[in-house]
Amino acid sequence: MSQQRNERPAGSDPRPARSAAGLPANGSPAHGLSDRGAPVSELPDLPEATVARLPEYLRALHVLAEDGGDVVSSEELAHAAGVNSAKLRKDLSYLRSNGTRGVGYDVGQLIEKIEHVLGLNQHRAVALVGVGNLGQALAGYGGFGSRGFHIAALFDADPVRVGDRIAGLLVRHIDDLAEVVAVEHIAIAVIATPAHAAQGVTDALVACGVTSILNFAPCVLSVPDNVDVRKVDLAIELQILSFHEHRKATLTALPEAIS
Amino acid sequence: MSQQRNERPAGSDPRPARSAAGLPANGSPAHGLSDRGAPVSELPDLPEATVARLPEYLRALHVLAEDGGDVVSSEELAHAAGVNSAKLRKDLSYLRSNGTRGVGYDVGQLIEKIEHVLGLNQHRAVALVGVGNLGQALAGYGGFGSRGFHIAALFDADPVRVGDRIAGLLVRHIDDLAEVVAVEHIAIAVIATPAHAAQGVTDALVACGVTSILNFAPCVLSVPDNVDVRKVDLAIELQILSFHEHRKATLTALPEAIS
DNA sequence: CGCGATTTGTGCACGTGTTCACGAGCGCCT
DNA sequence: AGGCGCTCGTGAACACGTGCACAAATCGCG
Repeated sequence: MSQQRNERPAGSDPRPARSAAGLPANGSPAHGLSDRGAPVSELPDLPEATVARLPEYLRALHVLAEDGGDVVSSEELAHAAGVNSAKLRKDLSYLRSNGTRGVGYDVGQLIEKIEHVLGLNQHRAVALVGVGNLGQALAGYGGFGSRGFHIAALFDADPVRVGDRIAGLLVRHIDDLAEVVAVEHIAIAVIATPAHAAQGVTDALVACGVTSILNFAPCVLSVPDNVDVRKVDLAIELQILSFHEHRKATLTALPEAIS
Repeated sequence: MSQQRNERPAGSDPRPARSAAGLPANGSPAHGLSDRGAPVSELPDLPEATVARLPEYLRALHVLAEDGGDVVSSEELAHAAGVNSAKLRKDLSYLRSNGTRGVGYDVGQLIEKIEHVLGLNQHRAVALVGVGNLGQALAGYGGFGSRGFHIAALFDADPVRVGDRIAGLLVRHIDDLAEVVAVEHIAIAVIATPAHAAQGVTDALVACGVTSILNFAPCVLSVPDNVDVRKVDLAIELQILSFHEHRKATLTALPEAIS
């Protein structure tokens, strides 16, 4: 854990932890039923790249389920999720695959399994800090409930905003953080504050016991090792696109002298 | 290009294109001045992982520049950007490094170089499609101008919204897309529509000549090979955090029987 | 009941990305 | 001027992720 975890196309993702949690880290086969699947109730391991794709599979599966399909082939599902079918099969094999050869995967069963792995059985309570431009939009975004989350509380440091109601939720002062986090059993928080306030908010969240943070502020957050941070930065995404745009432009400008 | 490009911790990123643009793909040394740096005016190649980190370096550099520093060591900058210092040095080496051994990097010079590589010299015009909850927040977000972009036009399909002014910008009907894109020289678009409308909007954008898309709608977009798509999905980010949360919970619940 | 069509599961080779560790160059101080 | 300490640049080893290609397994049909 620790540090920003996004690293869009990372290859390994630092992750010095993992052994810090009690796993002996002896060269276990990692994937595929090592001896028996029984003793270990949960998955022994799961590549980070796979974890990042599971939500996409889940979304695609929900769409398929609504259209009435009850089984999918890896090819279909892979196409719907925008990935290679071999990759999809390998990803699903990490979850003790339940596909049927010659047939495909049972949609309902697969949905349930992925939701279980992602820990989405319980609707998780999320705190949203910073009710500015972006924060209000996130608070008003309805797509959370259907995907395993609900925003349980809104916070802001600006006294003018405290007391407002946004999407039916009361905006509370940041000083009430500890109390509300404890009462609502909040473990995940979203930071939508200006950059200069983000580290302070982070420290407060961590002190309250929050262990997962989604950061929209354009800055690096430093957190203890047991806290996960993911970052979403609009401008960075655009700049990456800009690079490719720039490259495409310079390439097409060249005389395409091949052979 | 082609397909969704995010793949948070991807290892390679499909990328069947690249040869589709005219590069012979002969095993060029890729990094580091092959013979002379002169003949090739632009960078010959650049790992995707590096490209994704350059914007973060750029942001950190701007902060350092404001604090008055005129040189940075790789260690300092790496810390500010939240990465390993060796990784940072290697990344910068791809840009024909301009660091001075024993001293560090010239902040101003490095900023200029990265901005050049990312194609941020020209302020790029961006179209924003979908002026709902999220779209309005994005339109109102002020952090664009300072980072190389400006929103040049807003579009929506809802006649009720067309004609509104948001952050000083007129909301136009999606049917005017082609005209405006041509006039404003727009190459990058942001999609903030509901999922069911996203593919249609994408097709329209591609038809107008847009070649880079940032997609906030929770769905996979299919586009031709020469178009880049990056995806940002709130719920997916939260679900990834949920997984780690889930795993942390089950791990600490186990008796930490080591040795 | 057996065969063929079909689709999963996965071993293996390859490409990409990360990290360490150390040589090369630069500035400063004596 | 010469040496010394500091920092960049990078080769090489390693870890991770991907995709092909094929064996194993299952269903349906004659």
